[in-house]
Amino acid sequence: MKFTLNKTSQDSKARAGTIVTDNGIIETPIFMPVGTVGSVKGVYIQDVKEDIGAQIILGNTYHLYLRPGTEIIRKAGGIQKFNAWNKPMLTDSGGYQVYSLSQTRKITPEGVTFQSHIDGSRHFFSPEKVIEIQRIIGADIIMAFDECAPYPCDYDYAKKSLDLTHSWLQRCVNHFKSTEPIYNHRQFLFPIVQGSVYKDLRRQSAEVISSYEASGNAIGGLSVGEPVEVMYELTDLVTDILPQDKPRYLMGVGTPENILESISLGIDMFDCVMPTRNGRNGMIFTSEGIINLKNQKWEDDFSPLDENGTSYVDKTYTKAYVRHLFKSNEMLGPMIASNHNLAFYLRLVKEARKHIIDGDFETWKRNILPKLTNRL
RNA sequence: GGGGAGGUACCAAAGCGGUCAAAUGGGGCAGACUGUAAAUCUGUUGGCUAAGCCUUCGAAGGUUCGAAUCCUUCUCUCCCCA
Repeated sequence: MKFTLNKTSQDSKARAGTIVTDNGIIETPIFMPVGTVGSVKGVYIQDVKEDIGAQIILGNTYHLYLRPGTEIIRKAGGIQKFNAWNKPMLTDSGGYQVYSLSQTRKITPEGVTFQSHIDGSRHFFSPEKVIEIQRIIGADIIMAFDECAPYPCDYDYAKKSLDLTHSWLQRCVNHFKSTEPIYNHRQFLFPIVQGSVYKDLRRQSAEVISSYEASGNAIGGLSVGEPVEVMYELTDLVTDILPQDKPRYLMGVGTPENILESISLGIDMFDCVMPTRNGRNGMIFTSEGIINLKNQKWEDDFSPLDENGTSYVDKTYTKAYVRHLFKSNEMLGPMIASNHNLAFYLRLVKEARKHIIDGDFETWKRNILPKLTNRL
């Protein structure tokens, strides 16, 4: 994997770069649509590719391991073939499920025992096993197995959790180095900075992670409920330490505003369920502001979904019509909203990249921000 | 014409003497959602000068300290038989 920095801003840490993988090129900053079980929920892969213009999408180790299971994915020839995406993919390690499924799992130094959310069956994930599964899934970028600490989280827990994440990282790296890709493209392992909301822990973690000289580095454990200022402050602190010449991935972030602010702090890669999940629930991000399509005010608004949108759904459908679809529980409503939101996100980072290259990113950001947060 | 069942809030439907401004669904209105246990979840849904008060359970009378609940008449709907 090759990362080239094309341009760095003068007045912030924003950067424009290019990642080259065996399955394709990724121009950063980039937003990666989340496709947990191998599907970007409610959106045709053709549209993810062409209309939305995604360059890389996510999959999830825990979910794909449970269903359809590694053997099916191996037989399919890897996840990119299985879901017909055929382009770069990234798999999360299941570290986030350690957090979100906290009711049904048990953490030990050796690994995590999970209960499947599907049938309650028990499974064990170790760093080694997670690497093995990700080899079989076959994403271009794979993630280290970490513990995403909850928020709030006391210092002692955060410190122990961080030590655990670091020891798991060493085991992930060892196992990664001792195994080979199964398909005919290379894979790259990204370690993850943790440390909850504690600056010294974050600093320490960023240093440990940097020492691995990985192809790219991630920041996890943020946007789990802490105030956004805290998230920005910690991101800022961590990007000062992480290598300049490697892509930085802020996991699980965020709102359009979060993304632009984090780009200023030196982040190159993002993923978030927000455009798809909120889209499914009737919320769309538009060039004029945020719209809750279920609200009565759109009942007879026959203007395009987004006058300035780039997706074909934006001018094909009216707000009133998509509202009607939501009120009628038609699956087409969530599909259109998801398509729109993803296109909006991808266009946002594309514009950000353009303005970084043009040298006016901060000015552009200041001008566009009020519209991004405006509630219509 | 005879027999039976029933009319409760936007809809459906509980309630059958006080703890009922009235369960529960649905619908409506609004909010939430950040490495997806989510096409999900939460709040709210008679009025007001609002820890209280007022008007509501087909209509009108009545019994009772007290009625959506009991009685009388009227009215409307549905079902069965002719």
